[in-house]
This record gives sequence, C-alpha cells and structure tokens, in this order.
Amino acid sequence: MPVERSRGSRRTCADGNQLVWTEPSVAPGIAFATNLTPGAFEDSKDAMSSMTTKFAVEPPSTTPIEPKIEQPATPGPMFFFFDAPPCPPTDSKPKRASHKRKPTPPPASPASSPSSPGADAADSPPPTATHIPRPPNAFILFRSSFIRGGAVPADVEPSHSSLSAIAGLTWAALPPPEKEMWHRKAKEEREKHRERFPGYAFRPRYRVAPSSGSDADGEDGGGEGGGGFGESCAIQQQQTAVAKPRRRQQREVAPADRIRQAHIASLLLLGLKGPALNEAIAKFDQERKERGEGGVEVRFGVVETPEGRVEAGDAKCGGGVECEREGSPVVRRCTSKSEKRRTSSKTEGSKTLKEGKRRRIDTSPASLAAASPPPSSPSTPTDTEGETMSPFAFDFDSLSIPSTPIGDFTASFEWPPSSTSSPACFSPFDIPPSSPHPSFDSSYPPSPALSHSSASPSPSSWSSLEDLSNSLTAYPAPRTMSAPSPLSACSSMSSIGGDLSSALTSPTECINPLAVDLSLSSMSMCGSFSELDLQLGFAAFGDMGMGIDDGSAPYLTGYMDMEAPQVDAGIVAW
DNA sequence: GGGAATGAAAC
DNA sequence: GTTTCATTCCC
Repeated sequence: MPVERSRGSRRTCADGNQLVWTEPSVAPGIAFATNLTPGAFEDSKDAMSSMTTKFAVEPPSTTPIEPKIEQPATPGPMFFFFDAPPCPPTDSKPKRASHKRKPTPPPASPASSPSSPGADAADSPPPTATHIPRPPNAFILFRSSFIRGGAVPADVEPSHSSLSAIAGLTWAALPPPEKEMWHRKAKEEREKHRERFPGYAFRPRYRVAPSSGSDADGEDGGGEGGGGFGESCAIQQQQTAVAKPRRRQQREVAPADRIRQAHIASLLLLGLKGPALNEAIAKFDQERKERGEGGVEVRFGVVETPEGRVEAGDAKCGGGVECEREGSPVVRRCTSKSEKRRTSSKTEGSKTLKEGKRRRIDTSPASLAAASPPPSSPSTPTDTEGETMSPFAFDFDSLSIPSTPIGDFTASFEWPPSSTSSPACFSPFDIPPSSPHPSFDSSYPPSPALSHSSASPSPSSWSSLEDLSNSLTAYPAPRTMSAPSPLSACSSMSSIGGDLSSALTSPTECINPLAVDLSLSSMSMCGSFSELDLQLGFAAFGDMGMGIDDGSAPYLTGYMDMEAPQVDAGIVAW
C-alpha cells in the first residue's frame, strides 16, 4: 500500500505556501566570492526586510494554518549564492514536499493546548491543526540559499544529498563574518518565530522501542497540539512517543563522492560559477576518470560507472565493502535499508562512531587521503578494522597532482592585474603594487605540496604529514604577518587571509577550519606571480590536538614566504 | 520516507 | 550525550 502523504506536506508554488528562506543581504566586511556576486556589497536594509522570511499568520479560523512567506517584490541583492525568486510565475515545476514532520495528536493535557475547552469555540483550531515548523538554523538558511541560488548546477550534481554535503563543506569554509551573518539571520528567524507562535515549544518525538502490535506511527491523528493564534494562545507541539524503528544509520559515502564534493566546494570557494564551474568540474571528472579514480558513483543503490549503471546490490561486493573498479577502491553503498544499517555500523567503526551518532563530513587529511589513495597504492582506502587512521599516515609524495581545476582562468592571477581583463578568477593579490609587502619569515619550510611543482624546491625530507608536522613544530607561528593580508581581497582566500592576519595577536590560533581536499587537485597551480611567491603549508590536524576548537576539525596552516625561490605559480587554496 | 548536511532544542 | 527536526527534492 503506497504511503499516503500527510496533509499539507506538499507545498507547491501553486498553493502559495512554499517556505523559502531567502538569504539576507551581505554584511559589511569580508566578503565571500564577492567577485562573483555583483551587488553583494549593496547592503540594503530595505532589501533585508524585503527578503526576510515571514510567516503570514492567518486570522483564527477553521482553516488549517499554514506558514507562509511574503514574497519579496524583487529578488533583492545577492549574496554569496544567488537565490532565485521563490516562485517564478513561469515555473511549471512544482516543489516537492519537504521532509516535514507529520502532525501529531493534540496533547493529552488540556492546559497545554490552546484548543482547550476554555477557548472560544470559534477560535478553536480544527482537530487537525497544522504543524508548525521549527525555525531554520543558520546552516539551513545557508543551504537553502545555496541550493536555490543554484550554486551547483543540477547537471553537475543533481543529488540533494551531495548538495548538502557540498553545502556543508562550503559552510565550514565560510569566513567567520559571513557565517556570523547567517547565525544572526537565524536568530532573527527564531525571534520572529517566537513572536508568531508565542506558545510554541519544540517537542521532538522520541521514538520508543518497537513493540508488537503497535502501529502508533501511522496514527498521527493529524494535529499539532497547537492551533488558535493570538496573544493568549499558547501553542504546544505536544509530541507523543510512537513506536518506530531506531534512527536510521548513516550511510557510508563513497570516497569518490567525498573527493568530488570537496572539489566542487573548493571551486565554489574559489569563486567559480556558471560555465567556468561546469568546465572545471568536467575537467576534474575527466581527469579522475582517466586516472581510474572516482569513476564509480553509487547513488541510491545504483553504481554509476563510465560504462553505465549497475545495480549495486547484485555485485560480489556487499554494501560498505571495498571493491576494486578500474583500479580504484571504492566503498560500495549498500542497497537495502537493512544492509545499510548493518554495514554502516560495521564500516564506520564502533570505536569511532557510536550507533546512531551523527556523522559529520570528515575533511581531515586522513579521511580524504584515504579516500584518494595514490594510484600506485591500490590498498584499501578505508580502515577496515574500524580504527581511526592516523592523519599522518599519509604520504604526500606518493600522490599525483592533477592539473589546475580552473584551467584557462589562470590568467586572472596575473600580477599586476590587467585593468582591461575581466577575470573569471579574482586575483588574490589585489593590492596596489606600491603597498608594502608583508614580511615573512623565510625560515619556514616550503610547502610539501610544492614539492610537486617543478619550480619549487622539493622538500625531500618530508615524506609524510608527520614529518611536516614535526618540522613545523620547530618553527614559530608566523608572527611577522602584517595585516591586512594581501589575500584578504580574494574570495576564496579571504578565510586564510583573515586568519593569517589574526596571527599577529594569536599565532597559535590563526587558522579556522577549512575545507581541505587532499586530492590536491584543489591546490593546483594557478596563474603567474611575478613578484610574490605564495606557498601554503599544511600542518596540524585536529586529531593531533592542534586544531583550534574541539579538536575534531582539520585545518590548514598557511604561510607565505616572500624570500623563497620564485615559482611561476601561486597556490589556489582555501 | 531515505538521504545529506549543521544547529537548536529537548530529553 | 543523544535524539529530533528544521530545508530540499530525487529516488
């Protein structure tokens, strides 16, 4: 029997009830990919207000109350990601239903419900009051803008699961000021939500252990405990425990996916969009295919290979088990839900992830390195023993570095920048030539990544991240960085630039978590620097206690060495 | 309804 | 510390 949609779960443009969390206007200060978002600095309070998501509270009636938004008259200024108008008149494609929690039965206690007998019958909500959604958090707002803005074209990545992952990576690399802006926006939404629904209280439905004969799950009864809007109405979304299976297990994501997602995120952070983004991704895909890496994508039980689509469940390799395809180890996704649960808990390792525990994107070098093993090493990319691999069990020198993902856009990194060119890739060194260069300690070791550059000295003494880490511990944090960093003008480098500038006051905490794609394709050579030599060094990862926050986030330590031998390229990093 | 992310809020 | 749910839409 097909599953029946709960009432009101389908929101379309047609019904005017689409929930759209539009992006706020840009905050002053460091901008992100400003080169690609014309008007990003056109901060407008009017625009802010016009783009604010609002719940249109209908007068009390017997009509189920749906949250609505007031659509802005104009799209307003764009921020990092363009946000399409919520409901284009010509949009013939209705929106799909969101994953909204089903309405729940009214609370048992009359006191907790505004629809208590004491309420005016005329104002009483219908027995099937509408579910009141939670206010969105900062990331949800960002993701919504990310998706709706078409940051990643659908033909590049149609899967919203992957888009979420990419959004997560991008989110992790957002400059703090911009992230803070989204947090402020989320706070505003919470406040508005609180005003709209004064009595609202989040009441998650904690599942109880399944018991025989219980079918409470399917009997939501259609109704929030709430209903009835007004000053005196206390809205409660009373939840009742229902019998449901334990929370589903997280699926193991193919390393190829992770790498690709990280790469796409890096390109976005680089400021690429539109055809340039498509081209860069296509090139990346092509190169990986040629190297026999990442040629397998498994989506929803289907293995997508260059040769075609193959059902994932029929192979000799079970879900979560490593397979060899085209010489590239890939963690197969399982097909059935039960298999997913089984293999997920197994492959994720009992020591590192408890059952049901949330799985975050692991951008650690260990993870990504494991996800992208060197071609010469077809060994298993994942830890089959469930142990967390040491982040330093990774050999840089054995990696191959693909060519720049931005290919023809290298010219945009010319220095000094051409006044007539319209670079697709904004120059990170957008400072007047007369500006004093920041001073750097030339004693810093060169980046191991540059060891792959023919124009850079090869630090043969570093064969692993561990060596690098040991080396770096002998070097002081960059105290001689002068602010503002020349990198601060670059969209993708603004994070690093800002962090480096903060090194003046907090040398040991100068770097924020950044999305790191250790396939190194994201650290491609880009452009030509006639005056400046940028080197970016890797160092320190959360697992080694060198992170800045909770010890779980990897980060880059960047430094520039003005005295180093000239190289004909800078590193595009993020 | 799973999936994929992060964060708020409730347990 | 764990769990739910907020968004999005293809499958």
